[in-house]
Amino acid sequence: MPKVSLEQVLEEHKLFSLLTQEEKQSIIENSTHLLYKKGETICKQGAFANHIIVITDGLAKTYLEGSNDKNLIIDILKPVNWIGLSSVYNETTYNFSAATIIDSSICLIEKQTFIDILSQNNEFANQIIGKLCRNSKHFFNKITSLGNKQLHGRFADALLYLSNKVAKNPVIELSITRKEIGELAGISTESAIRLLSELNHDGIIKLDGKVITILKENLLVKLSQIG
Amino acid sequence: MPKVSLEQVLEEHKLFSLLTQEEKQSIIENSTHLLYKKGETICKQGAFANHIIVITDGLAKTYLEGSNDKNLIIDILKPVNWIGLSSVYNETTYNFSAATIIDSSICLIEKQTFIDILSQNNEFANQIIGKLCRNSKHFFNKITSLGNKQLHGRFADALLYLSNKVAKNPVIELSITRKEIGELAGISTESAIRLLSELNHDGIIKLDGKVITILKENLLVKLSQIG
DNA sequence: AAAAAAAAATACAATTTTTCATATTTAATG
DNA sequence: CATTAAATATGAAAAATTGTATTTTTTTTT
Repeated sequence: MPKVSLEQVLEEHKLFSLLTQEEKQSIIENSTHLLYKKGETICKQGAFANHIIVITDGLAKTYLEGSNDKNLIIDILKPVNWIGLSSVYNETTYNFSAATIIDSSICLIEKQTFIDILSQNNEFANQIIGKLCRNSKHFFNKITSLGNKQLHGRFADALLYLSNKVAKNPVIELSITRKEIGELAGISTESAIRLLSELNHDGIIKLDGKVITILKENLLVKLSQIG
Repeated sequence: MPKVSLEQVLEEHKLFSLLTQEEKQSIIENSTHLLYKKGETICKQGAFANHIIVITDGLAKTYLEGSNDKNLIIDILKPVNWIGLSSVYNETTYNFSAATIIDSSICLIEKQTFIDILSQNNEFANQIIGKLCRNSKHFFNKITSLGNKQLHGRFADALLYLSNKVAKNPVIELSITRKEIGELAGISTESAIRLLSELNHDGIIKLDGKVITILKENLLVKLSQIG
């Protein structure tokens, strides 16, 4: 049983503030709200996309699976957030995978219910457009990072993302592995490990197990800019 | 003077088919329709985003500028298409640049006019959501290509994109340079040139100046999959 | 709590890709 | 139409990054 009820999430979170009571009721009737254990797959790239996903508790990642079993993490998502909104409207299959990083509560909403709401609630539709646009900005950052930066710049981007967008704190305490940091930066696990201890040694970050503290953000920003 | 009038474009193209006559009129009154010469900048990454852009004639590219003056091409756009839709809603500055590849006609619509239409025309808003979702799919492909493929896979992806999504023909006749192909694939110009003659030599493509013909698409797909 | 598995750490070898240098061809400009 | 600039082409050297191997540490499972 999820810690918080779906009813409560729908009432309290700004993600749903533009919905009418009927629309919220419709979501409750046409969705499941489940506990996922750490590491479980929420949705699988290539599988039929029948649901719109919301994370209501825990921590999750969306990622792209390469044919060479190298994954690339797109987003680390805290509650309450849509997971991979972009992939479900106008698409029959998920074009990404998602999995939990820690034990999490996940709400799966019937796709058609979501589409019906979009087609009748223009304010909500505009909110979703805004969300998709902000997503796009993140994609642009990602593409810039992967496409015209090398090791150090990419790695700095990943740390800055974790600190500024996910943890929202210089102390990154998310229980993510070095492997996942590598997959987020688009570099090998070994390189991620190497760079972590390098920056730790230089006093730019502080390492304490899985907890990473950013000490000199300005230098990371510099690294990101140099590329 | 653009070859085709904006009035005609608005009447005839499916991009605008969901707009009312008043909304079309509003666009006509709140936009400019201009001829751009080959190579001109349409919008500049970082500049204030006051317009929604439509290409009505010619050929254009959107690209991300790296700090090391390496560019990365996101899209090659034929008429009639939105240019960088994702960047203007909820954003104050363009997060990409766009430029013409050949002489082109460009329509610049006042941002507020566009937003007003979105807030009053739900069907149109839903069409835009669909467009943004399809854009996202393209971004995912791009990120996969850059993030977990190497030289050959990336290059194959670029050729397949040009053939299937832009030219919509095995014969790629777009007057784009080797440098631009490199920027589209995220590889150096020299590598792009080398791979072109390599594939030409192997009979997978045929080169004739700037015209590239794909002879064995299945092998390119294979290269793309291998990574 | 012990055993097994996964994650982290580090050095070195191997690979991939770019950059540099230079020549030739094609396109743009006055 | 001559001149300049840009684009194409190719080889060799240099740089960047990954992969392999091995050890230690941490986490998970029994």
